[in-house]
Amino acid sequence: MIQTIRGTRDILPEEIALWHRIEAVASEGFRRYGFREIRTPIIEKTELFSRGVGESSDIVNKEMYTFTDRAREDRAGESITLRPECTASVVRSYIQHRMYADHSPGELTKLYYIGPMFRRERPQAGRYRQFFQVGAEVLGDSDDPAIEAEVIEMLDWFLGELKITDTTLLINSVGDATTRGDYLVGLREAIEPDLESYCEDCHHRYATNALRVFDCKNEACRALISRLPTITESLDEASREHFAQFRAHLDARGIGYTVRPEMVRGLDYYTRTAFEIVANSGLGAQNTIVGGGRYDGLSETLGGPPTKGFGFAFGLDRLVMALPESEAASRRAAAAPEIFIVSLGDEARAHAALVARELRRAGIAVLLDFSERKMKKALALADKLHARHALIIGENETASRRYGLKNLAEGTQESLAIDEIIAKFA
RNA sequence: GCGGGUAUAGCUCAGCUGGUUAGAGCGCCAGAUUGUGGCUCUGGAGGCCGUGGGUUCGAAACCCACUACCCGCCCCA
Repeated sequence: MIQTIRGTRDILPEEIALWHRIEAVASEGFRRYGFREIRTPIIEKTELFSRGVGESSDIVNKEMYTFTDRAREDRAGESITLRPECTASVVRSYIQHRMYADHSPGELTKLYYIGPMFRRERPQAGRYRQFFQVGAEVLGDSDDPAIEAEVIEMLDWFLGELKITDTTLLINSVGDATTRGDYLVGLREAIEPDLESYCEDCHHRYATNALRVFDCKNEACRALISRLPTITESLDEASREHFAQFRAHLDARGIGYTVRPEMVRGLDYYTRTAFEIVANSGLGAQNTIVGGGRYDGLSETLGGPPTKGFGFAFGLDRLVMALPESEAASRRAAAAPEIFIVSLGDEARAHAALVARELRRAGIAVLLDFSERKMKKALALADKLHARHALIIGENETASRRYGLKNLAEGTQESLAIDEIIAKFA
């Protein structure tokens, strides 16, 4: 049996209704907040991610699906990669299409996307190799922290609309590139004297990304970590002020948050504001549902003009898991047929097809039964498919052009002509 | 890349320390007389017990290898 590749999966019809629900809420939110959709390719030149996301990140180091495109044998193959995230692609598109060219000062380009991303990592709960993300980016020459608060306000509305309420907003400022660099040097100097006392993982982190030691769960390390300087107290004046304003904007909106000075993000491009929204229950070890932050300078890294950027992405796979069951059940019911047509005999069946066409043209969801089965079995099938009504068409009905419309939940039935049925569903 | 767990019917799972015809619930099919579903009752179909090897008189069970899936670590969009 041929089955799905590791880390990929089929999203079956029973689950699709939930995805549609989330997508509908998202696009409505984006509409209200002035975001327009963009669709970028799922493959890009590898260079886009190695430059944009960063050579030192784990994504680029070991988690990308990279291939060589051998379209022409007389040329060296080009390295292409299945996109591991979409921010770099959106910024690439922003530059490529010169979206900034007609901007007036302070004008913003607000874009959102939805689609599959790929990461070559070992799958676990809520983490797949092909995963789906919805994300948005605000690009322009303004880094006003009010922009950040507004985006989070939108996410807040969004999660509320989906009845996902048991969440926590975590925020931090990682400073600009210079302060972050200086801080990293200082952090390593602070760790070094006690390096022997840290665990093996932390030795690795010390060598690659010292900020990560803050995530260590090892008891012995925790005590040492609590004495290390945090990036918050090392921020330059401008970043400190930016962060204070950001918090003030959240406060003004009544949005609660927790400052996590040790929270760092895995991508190299983040500057200043970083945030996550985590689910407090129900998702196991992979409980981050939204992650985002500011990335001033990414455009320049990709060869574009000086640009400020702020954005986020959330994982649809996890969001679907976090949806409450009540939400799930009502969505599934909405996908059921409105009318299941039960026809008895060849003549009636032929006529039923014409009736079905009329009803469908009138906008009604109709299911035809093509098999010859007894009415008893046909009604049982209608019931199993959660049809709300059965329309019974036999010899008598075919002759009289009046059909038996049965409400399957109530058990009531009435004899109606086709126009009357259509009027009933209008 | 590392660690742990699991693999038996379409699905969810039992199967005690090896013992001969491998079970349950749900689902599926048929019936409880004529053109009226759900509930109930009766009957039925359906399984190289993940794959390969080994131990044994005998293996779904024990051992080894492989594969797949799940959970976690690393890392995290």
